[in-house]
Amino acid sequence: MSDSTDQRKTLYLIDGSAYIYRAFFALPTLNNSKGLQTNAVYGFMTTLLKIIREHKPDGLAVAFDEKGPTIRHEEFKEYKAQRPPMPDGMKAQIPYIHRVVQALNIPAVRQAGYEADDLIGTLARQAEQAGYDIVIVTGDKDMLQLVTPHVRIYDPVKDKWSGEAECVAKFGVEPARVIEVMGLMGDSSDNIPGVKGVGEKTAMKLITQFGTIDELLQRLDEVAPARVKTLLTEQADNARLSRRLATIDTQSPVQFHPESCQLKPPHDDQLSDLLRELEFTSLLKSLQPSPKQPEAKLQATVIIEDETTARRFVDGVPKSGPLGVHCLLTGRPGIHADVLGLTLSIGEQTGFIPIDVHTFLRPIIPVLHDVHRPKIVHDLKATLLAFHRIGVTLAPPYMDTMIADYLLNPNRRDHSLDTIMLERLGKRLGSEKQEKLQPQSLFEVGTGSREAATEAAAALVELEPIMRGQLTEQGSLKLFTEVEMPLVPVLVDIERNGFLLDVERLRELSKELERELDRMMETIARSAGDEFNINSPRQLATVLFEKLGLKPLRKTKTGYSTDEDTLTQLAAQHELPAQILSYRSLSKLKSTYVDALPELVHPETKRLHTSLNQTVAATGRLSSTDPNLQNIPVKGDYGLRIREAFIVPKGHQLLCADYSQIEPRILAHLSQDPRLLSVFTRGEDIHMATAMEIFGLPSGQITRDMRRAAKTVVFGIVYGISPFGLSQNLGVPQPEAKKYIDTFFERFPAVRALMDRNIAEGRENGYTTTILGRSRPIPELQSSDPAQRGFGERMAVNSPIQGSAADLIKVAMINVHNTLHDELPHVKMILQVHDELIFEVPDHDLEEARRLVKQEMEGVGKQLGLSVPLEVDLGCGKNWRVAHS
DNA sequence: CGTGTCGCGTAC
DNA sequence: GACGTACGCGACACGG
Repeated sequence: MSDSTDQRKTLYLIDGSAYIYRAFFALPTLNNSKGLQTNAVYGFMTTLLKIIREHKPDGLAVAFDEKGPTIRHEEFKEYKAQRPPMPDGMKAQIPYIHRVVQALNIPAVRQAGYEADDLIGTLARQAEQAGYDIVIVTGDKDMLQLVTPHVRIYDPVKDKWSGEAECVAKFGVEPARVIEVMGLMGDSSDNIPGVKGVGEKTAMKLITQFGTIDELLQRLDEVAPARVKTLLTEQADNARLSRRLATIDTQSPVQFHPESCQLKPPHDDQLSDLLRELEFTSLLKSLQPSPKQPEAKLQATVIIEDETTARRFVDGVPKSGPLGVHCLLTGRPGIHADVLGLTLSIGEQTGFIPIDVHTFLRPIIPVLHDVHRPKIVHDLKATLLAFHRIGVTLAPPYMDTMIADYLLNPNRRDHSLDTIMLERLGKRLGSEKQEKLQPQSLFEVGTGSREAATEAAAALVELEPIMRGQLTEQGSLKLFTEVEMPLVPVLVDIERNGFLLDVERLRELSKELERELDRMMETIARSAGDEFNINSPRQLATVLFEKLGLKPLRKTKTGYSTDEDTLTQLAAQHELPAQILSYRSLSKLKSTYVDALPELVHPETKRLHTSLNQTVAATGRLSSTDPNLQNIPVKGDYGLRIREAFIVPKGHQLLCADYSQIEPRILAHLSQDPRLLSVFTRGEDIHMATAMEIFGLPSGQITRDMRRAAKTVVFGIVYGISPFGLSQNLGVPQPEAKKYIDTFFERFPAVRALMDRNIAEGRENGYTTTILGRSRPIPELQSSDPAQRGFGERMAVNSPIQGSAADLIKVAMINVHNTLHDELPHVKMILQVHDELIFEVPDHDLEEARRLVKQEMEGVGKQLGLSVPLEVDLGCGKNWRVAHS
């Protein structure tokens, strides 16, 4: 990046008025002993000081709104008319704010008839001309219109940096066109009308297509939806006016003077007087010069900034021992993250490699490739993904402290390094430094991040023996080193491979659903006698139970339930519930899948790159996010059509391999129930067999419904069943459901024994375990609350089964991955969905891939000593609908 | 105006 | 209250 290396000075322009408001409303009331409210002054001042302290700008100016009407009020008397007048408590603080700025020796800019935005815009343009990089400090998204390669936006409250990319993310267009989008969509906070009926989405679409409002208004004939066209015709003037109102004036009468903006020391006397008057004692203290506190760790840090320092670092590295590797990444997830810096720690030594990692890395590579040296990393998958982007590989063996902590505490959601350090080392990174570990962009990498990354890498080396010991004690070290760690590179490959999506197909489907939903909305309005928001359970409940007087069946925490089950039952009384049901299912599919998925297609690879999380599900399963590809619909006409959009490139086939009945098989193995074992050993149909046992009938007399009921019973067993739950699920009376369960346990007594054993062990040990020794604490079992205990018991039944299934498929993934790497390197694993693996296969590899995948997946049963064979069903085709077996 | 919670619904 | 594990949508309430 040329920007980071050239010598442009940095000017910070602060939207003062915005921070006065923000501080006033955000902070609790604060008064000095004279009764003066001081929270806005305090908040404003700490923000300002924080920016100076942490960003060390070369220049700084604060802009304020000046009271009185502006040019925008002349154009449009309603401008900002909805804003309540400034509260007295804030008004009184304004003079003090100005004194703060004065005492800090910072130029304040204000100009009658102009708003702070305009002054900032003008100064930014002038300073840019004068060769500065400008940072506009504001939380106001309108300011994105000022962004250029040398002007970016910083929001200190959210610690968020914005440039062109963020502008495009927010408005869908580059900065120069922000005003066009705003002109159409308006801005409620400033009371800019925009075009009523045109929202964010439509505005973006129109401007992307036409470029400007003027162009759009001239080519109205080309606007597709008639409704939008009418709105634009009727409100053309509004659009033009709103565009003018939204435009920040970069020609306002202020002048940028570099020397006056230069950061100068504060007027100490003025400042201390003011702070005493405001009674800001803590600030007063902190402004006193504090003694330097050298940190031992930092002195040992080598800053690696060229090949020589890199070589020197490597020469000092002991020949063996674990290597702590901590990567500074941008906050974006998965394959989108960028490497901003790298810290290596070994023995007593740490080395920090700043932004241009790859250029200084050459001498370090042998260390990273040393297969005898454990690499200690926090969030290995993210690190490997980021390394891939800069063409670096990190060789095993690995220890991922995040995953280690997950195995040790699977019920927790927080596996941050900070928490791990606090618990194991009794120290932490500190909140400020924690933020620094995930800078949003390379602009943020400064000394703070360097310190944080250094401490993190050093901590990793310290953590390694401790966590290894804890895993050993727990009995999960083998699971960790032989399953979870080798799985990481497999997940990396899956995420990098991605799933090809037929975006066009979904766009068409979206339009179709749109029309269908519109039609249904009308029907529903007729049935209900009024229009209402069908997506709102509350409004729906009002319509159903108050307006139409239907009898509510169940209550939720906040009102009457309108879930699928309820509506299905209500359907007997009125036509509306059934209409709602079909509306809901379509609306769900449209918003969650059809419209959302195309947005997540990677612009370069054109694929969906899900993130497969290894430290979320307490049972040991993986989870999938951004997008969640583990809950893509599989039922219904529209659901199947969504699956049709998951495709493969020309010359390829999608191969789906799923374990048949994996959970009942595990149930058989764990319980050693003779009947169950024999069903699977003989390769019989499990649901047919259980139906025969439950109903006491020969196979010829088992109806579809009986088989279905038996299937539900087996599912229920796996989940820790109750007669109530089963009766709900089957739609049979509770006594009937109880009979099924009782009979099942009579016929499969060892299953009952397994459940009892799981619960008893869970209670005595405090945790349950899986085939591979994955444990999960179930504290609910100790609860005095019977409901909580019941919940605990169901978890104690389910976790070993679900968790063992997770163990099996993880081993399968590793084995399949290895085999494919050796035998069929062109076959890509692209997804795991709990009991199935999905591959993208070149046509000519298909037969061999089918054979190897099946062999490897089924082989896991033998490998782990399962008492029943594993069976894998294969399916293939051009899309997920047909390939899904 | 953004954040967190709720109700709901999708998957296995 | 009531059957396990996830993720994510839209609506809504809340504290900015």
